[in-house]
Amino acid sequence: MPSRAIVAKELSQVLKTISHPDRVRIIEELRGQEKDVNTIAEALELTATRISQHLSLMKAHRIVDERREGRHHYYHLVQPEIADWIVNGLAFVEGRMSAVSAAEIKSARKLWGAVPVQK
Amino acid sequence: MPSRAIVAKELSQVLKTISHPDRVRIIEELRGQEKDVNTIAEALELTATRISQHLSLMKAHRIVDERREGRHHYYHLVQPEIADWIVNGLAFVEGRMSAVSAAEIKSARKLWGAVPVQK
DNA sequence: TTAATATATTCGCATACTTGAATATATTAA
DNA sequence: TTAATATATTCAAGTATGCGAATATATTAA
Repeated sequence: MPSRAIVAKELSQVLKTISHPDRVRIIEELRGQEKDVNTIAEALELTATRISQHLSLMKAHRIVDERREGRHHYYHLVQPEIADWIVNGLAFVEGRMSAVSAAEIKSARKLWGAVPVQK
Repeated sequence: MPSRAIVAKELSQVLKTISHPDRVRIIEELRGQEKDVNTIAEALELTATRISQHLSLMKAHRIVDERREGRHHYYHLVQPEIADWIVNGLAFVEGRMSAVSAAEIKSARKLWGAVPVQK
C-alpha cells in the first residue's frame, strides 16, 4: 500500500474516533486540563457510564490517557493540540448553519477558546 | 440544546463524513483543483463506482460540489481550506505510527503540500 | 438510431457503532 | 467487614455504514 494511502487510513481512523458529538465535547472539556469521569459527565449532562465508554474508546485509540488517583480516574489528551485543531475545524461549521446558529458557533468558539491553553 | 452541543453535533457530522480512508484521499486529490470521477478513480486506483458513491455522500453533506460538463462530472471542495486543515491533522498522525511510517507521513505531507493552493 | 462512455442509483449482505441496563471491580469510609 | 462511591465491562437490540454487483441514466460518437 502506498504511503499516502497508509497515512490517509491512519488519519481517517483518528477522525472516526473523534467524530461523535459527545466525543468532540469531551475533547473540548479536556482542553488544557485533565478531568475525571464524573466531572465530565456533569458538565455535559450525560451519564457517567456513557462518558466512561467514550473515554475507553478514545483511550484505546490513544486520543486520551488516564491517570488514576484513588477512586478517581483522570483523563487528559495525549496530544493537547488536537483540541486546538478541532477549534479550527469550527471554521468549516460556520458556513454550514443558519445565521442564528452561526452566532452560537461564535459564542461556542469563544467559550472553548477561553479555556487556558495547556503547556 | 445548548449552543456548544449543537455546534459539536454539526462538527462531528463533518468529521464523520470525511473520516473514511478513501474520502480523506479524495479531499486531498481535490486540493486546489477540480477533478472528474474517472480521474480521481485512476489516481487512487479505485473503481469509479466507489468514487462516485463517496462523492455523492460528500456532496449531500456539502463537503464537495459538482459541475457538469458534457459527460464529465467535475467535483471541487466547497471549502477549499478543509484540505489544508486535514494536512494539519497529519501532525497528530505522526506520533502515532512507527518510525518507518513516520517517514512516510513526511513524504505524504510533502506530496500533498506540494499541490498548488486554491485561491 | 445504436453503441460506447461516464457516472449514478439501487440492492442486499456483512460488519460496525451506539446505548442503556445489568453486572463487576476498585477504593475509601464507617 | 460492610456500605458507598467511582468507574468499567458486558450484553443485546437497534441503527448505520461499506461495498460489490447489477441496473439505470445522460451524453457523445458512429
